[in-house]
Amino acid sequence: MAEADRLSTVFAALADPTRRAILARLAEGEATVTELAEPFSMSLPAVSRHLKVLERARLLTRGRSAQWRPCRLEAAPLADATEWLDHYRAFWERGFDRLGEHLTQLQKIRNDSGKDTDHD
Amino acid sequence: MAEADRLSTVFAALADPTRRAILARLAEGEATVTELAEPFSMSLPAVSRHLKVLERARLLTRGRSAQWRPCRLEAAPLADATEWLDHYRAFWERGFDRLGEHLTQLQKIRNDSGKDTDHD
DNA sequence: GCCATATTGAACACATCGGTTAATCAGCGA
DNA sequence: TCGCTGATTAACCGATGTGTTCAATATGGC
Repeated sequence: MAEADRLSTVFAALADPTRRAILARLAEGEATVTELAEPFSMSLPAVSRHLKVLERARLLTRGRSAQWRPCRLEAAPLADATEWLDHYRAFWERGFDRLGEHLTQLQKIRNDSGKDTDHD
Repeated sequence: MAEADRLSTVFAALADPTRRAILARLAEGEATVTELAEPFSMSLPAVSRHLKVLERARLLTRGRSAQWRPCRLEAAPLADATEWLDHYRAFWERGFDRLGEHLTQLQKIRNDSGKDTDHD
């Protein structure tokens, strides 16, 4: 994906526990690459790549301070992800989550007989 | 990743426009595989595999009705994703560069998400 | 200029992803 | 039973992801 759509890039960036942990750490404040790498048992280049993934997803910006490259969380793209997810909030808020409703198997959810569901 | 953590699986499943489109279609009601495949210019097996990815992420359940396998959106895992993202909402809502007073509130993120974020 | 530290790049290995086509399984109906 | 339709599996391919190690680059201090 040379330059796939932003949402896919953001979701893909979040689909890794190491990167999510990095974001969590970054939520506490700026950090350098070595600081971010410390909790993990992987090489520095590996962390550097994770940071690049986050950077490409616009979840991270970096400065330059001497030979350090302080990383900072840029949470704006997460809003896009949340926005997409919010579109489906109605599903789990209204209890369509298969919590013991095996009975209505042939019942079409969308069969709006009297509920008028389309107004989101 | 034979059975990686759920959040990663969910985010990875969402990191594909085809799969997101499938979920969007499914939000309108149950659909069979061929119905889901129709809007896309790809083979049926390809769609079948996308469905399997969604199924493994618990975003989809399937029934059996004659030779059809009706697919149904299972939105509960999306709530987990939203929950994770919500921890960072303060960042994009306030748009601050440095952080100070929010740290105490964000501190609990580590406690809550420690079960799925960093390991290995 | 030279060295130390921080970070990145290059080359490599290996697994997974996302697509294809062809073959196969599963259920319905004559 | 046979044949049709819906859907999955198998085998294969190229591209990408994630890790490694070793080398290169960038910056500051001597």
